[in-house]
Amino acid sequence: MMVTRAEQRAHTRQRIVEAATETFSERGFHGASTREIASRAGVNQGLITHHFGTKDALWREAMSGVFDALTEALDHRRRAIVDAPPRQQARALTREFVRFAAHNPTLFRLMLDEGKVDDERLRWLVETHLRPAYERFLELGDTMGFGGDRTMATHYYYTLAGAASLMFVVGAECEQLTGVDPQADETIERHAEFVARLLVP
Amino acid sequence: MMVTRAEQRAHTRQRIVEAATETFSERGFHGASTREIASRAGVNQGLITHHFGTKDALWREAMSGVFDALTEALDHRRRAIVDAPPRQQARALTREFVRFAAHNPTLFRLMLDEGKVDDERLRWLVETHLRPAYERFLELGDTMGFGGDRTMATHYYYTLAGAASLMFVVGAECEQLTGVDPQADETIERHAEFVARLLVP
DNA sequence: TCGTTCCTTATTCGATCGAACAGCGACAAA
DNA sequence: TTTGTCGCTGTTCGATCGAATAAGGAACGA
Repeated sequence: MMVTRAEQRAHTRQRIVEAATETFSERGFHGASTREIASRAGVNQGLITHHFGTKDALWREAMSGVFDALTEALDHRRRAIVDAPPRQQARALTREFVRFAAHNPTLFRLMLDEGKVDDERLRWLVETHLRPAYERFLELGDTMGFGGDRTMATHYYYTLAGAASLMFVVGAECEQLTGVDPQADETIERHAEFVARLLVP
Repeated sequence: MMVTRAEQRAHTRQRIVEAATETFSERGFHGASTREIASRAGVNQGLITHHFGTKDALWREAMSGVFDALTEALDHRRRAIVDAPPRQQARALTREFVRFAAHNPTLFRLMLDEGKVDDERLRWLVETHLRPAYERFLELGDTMGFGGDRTMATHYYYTLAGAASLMFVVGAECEQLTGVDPQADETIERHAEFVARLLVP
């Protein structure tokens, strides 16, 4: 099988970004080492410097990857239900958001790690990815039921995000504490239905 | 002012535990260094080894401190409303839980940092502090409205905890993204009312 | 008052961190 | 075929990590 240099380069970069996403989400930015990331990706540690320059730049690549996945998942669902009644749309989007949180807890873990302290990484994250996503959320105001009140939209937003994601973010704890496997399909669907009915009455 | 050795010792230990709680909650277990903890506490780094032995032991002291504060806050509120009707009790406890999350985001940050990976610290946390707290939560089943169904109680638990805490856990992000100050008294009360009405209909 | 206890400081250790750098070897342009 | 580009490896650097250790020095029991 023939592989061009450009293909090899892209493949290696992707492997590193995937390993970085996992590692950053598990250990946080400070706790993740470039050596562990390289080890998970099966490459030399020097490659990270070569491809991304700094640990910060690699982290930004990882964040962009998970946010692109979220945008794609929600847009896909939204196109599929564009003709449904508003409340049905709202519930379907909420369920899809819960499913995404279940299958991609990494995004929420990364957000939770960075949202605590006001530093350069948080500013980049807000301006580059979070604000566009939040503006799209605000556009759903009438559909979701919180209207044009930006203050109440804030409470609604963090309530929804927290309710949808926590169970999957602390998956290991959930399983050990309650015996419920948060990654089981029936658990995910049950939580999606629970949160959708709660937030879209 | 005269200070005995025992008082001095207790005071120093408390200062270190408080600094450790802050630092662990901001940077996670791996990201927090004993040197930064010592610096915030205004003491020498060697003192941490002397008083607590290892970084792990200091972390356990910090966790015990915040869990004791949570238990005390909820018990205090519960005693004050023991004669009220069930739904009113449920809402009052929910509001108190939101207020505690707002004033003690450290507990939730520490939980979020440790609940991701199944390791020795998580097992200690579940058996020592989390399971007793969860059992007390389950006893509220009839009052809160999820009855004796342990599976639905799980979904209810993580929905409540996530909804109540996220806004304050990522306080820096919330302020930068939405302009809402999550530490303002009116914000806290608004969120408490919002979550209480949502989860206790 | 004297010797002991023990809280605290200062120093040091091996390990590990992010990053830089020189060189290797395969591929592509000429 | 020659020459240069480029993905990649191996090694090394100074900084910082958690932890151990010896010594200082004030509060103690006698």
